[in-house]
Amino acid sequence: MSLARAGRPRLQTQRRPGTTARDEILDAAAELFTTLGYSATSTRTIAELVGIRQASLYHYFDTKSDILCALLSQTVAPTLSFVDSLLQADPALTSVEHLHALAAFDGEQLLSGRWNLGALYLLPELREAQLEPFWSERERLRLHYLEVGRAIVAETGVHETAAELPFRLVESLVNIRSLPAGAAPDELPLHVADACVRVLGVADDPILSLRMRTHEEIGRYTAAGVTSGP
Amino acid sequence: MSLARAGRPRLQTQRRPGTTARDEILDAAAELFTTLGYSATSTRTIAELVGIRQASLYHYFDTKSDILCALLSQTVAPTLSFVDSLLQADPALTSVEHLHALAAFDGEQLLSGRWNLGALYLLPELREAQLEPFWSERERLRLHYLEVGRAIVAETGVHETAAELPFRLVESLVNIRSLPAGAAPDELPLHVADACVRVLGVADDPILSLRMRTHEEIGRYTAAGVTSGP
DNA sequence: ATTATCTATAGATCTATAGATAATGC
DNA sequence: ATTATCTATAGATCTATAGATAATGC
Repeated sequence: MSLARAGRPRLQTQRRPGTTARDEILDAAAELFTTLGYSATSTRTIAELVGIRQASLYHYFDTKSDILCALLSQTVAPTLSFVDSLLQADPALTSVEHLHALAAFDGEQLLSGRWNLGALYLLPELREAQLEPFWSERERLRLHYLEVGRAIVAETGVHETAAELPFRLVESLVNIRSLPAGAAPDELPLHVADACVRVLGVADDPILSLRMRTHEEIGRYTAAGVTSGP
Repeated sequence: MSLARAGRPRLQTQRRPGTTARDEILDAAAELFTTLGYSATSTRTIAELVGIRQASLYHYFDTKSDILCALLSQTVAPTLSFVDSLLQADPALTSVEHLHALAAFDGEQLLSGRWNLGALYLLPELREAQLEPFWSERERLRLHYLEVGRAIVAETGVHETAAELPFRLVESLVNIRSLPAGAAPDELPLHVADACVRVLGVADDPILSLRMRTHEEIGRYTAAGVTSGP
């Protein structure tokens, strides 16, 4: 049993987290794609951050675009499966409870990774051909937010346009560079979840009990063996 | 008096709006930068959209980045000068009136151009060296939203974190590709302005009178001879 | 033998410059 | 003479492929 692996040794020692070279590459690419954008990131720069030669990337990925796809596939799926678990809750959740729990989980998800992969969906060059499957997953999530939002404004009497806003609020977590003053980082998703229901006209009084319900649902979900982290 | 201008004729006839070649170039670049991103847009593609040769761009701009700067300078300035006019209003505005009018104007501004230049601020490659002046203008605007937001949550008792959200909500107009169902396009900024105050805990009842005050302030501003359009 | 890396490079861009050309304006 | 365009191209990338090399594993 030896620590070294088969293959010619690298010129530089490992500098990126990850148990496999593939994970090291994904970590470096995630940093660069989210901070510089996709087109502005060259394969050479990714390799440099990993500490290998540019051509060595191609042992793990056929194209630069394949690296992006691998990153995108980690983003929306956990939240979509959390939605499923919310729909199966017994006793059934009210629309407001549902939205609150969803927003808190989704926000948590966006902030939990080392890099903010949600930001990739804001890159315009990403609206291209072969990335279609990822966009349609994301679109499913957006439409779900919208549907729940509509149910809520139908009760509160707030104008229908507002139903679009919760998804936007959660998505806007993505733009956070430095965390706002006066907020514990782990509380932020909850505050955004509060804001999501408030913007749809729900009064502030019941929010404490909402939070308890949210906590309960997320606990039930993670206890079911599905990990919420990256 | 002739319609033709000095200089060798183009191979193709004009196909972009604009009274000068410079404006044609800016219009094409705005379309491409906002839909593909900056790095993913080549000077060749810009020239093709205008109907001139790639090298001809350099008669009007020294570098590709100068084209971007010219576009950015059109974005934040009008809203900042509207803020000034709001601060001079007599009788003085309440914080809630101020935020509502600001959000409505800013949203209107973002949606009024042929291309959504606000989206340029979401491009990560834009956080670079020489673009600093544009970011700091934008940062001034963000901090102003924040300050007004703080004044409002101090009254309503909503958690301080929420003070960050109005700027985000308005900014999120930027991501709109297809307008939401059930909203007249010209009403959208008003709905977002409503949402901005609601998310800070302001009850819905006084919103009608808020809208009147907003209308009044925007009218006063444009009557003062400053144009709000691009 | 298999694997993971390396070196070297082809071919396709991409930005920017140099200098020619074809109009108008005086 | 001045201007706005054109053609041609230099030099710097950038992605991806080919094939050599230096480890481990059997």
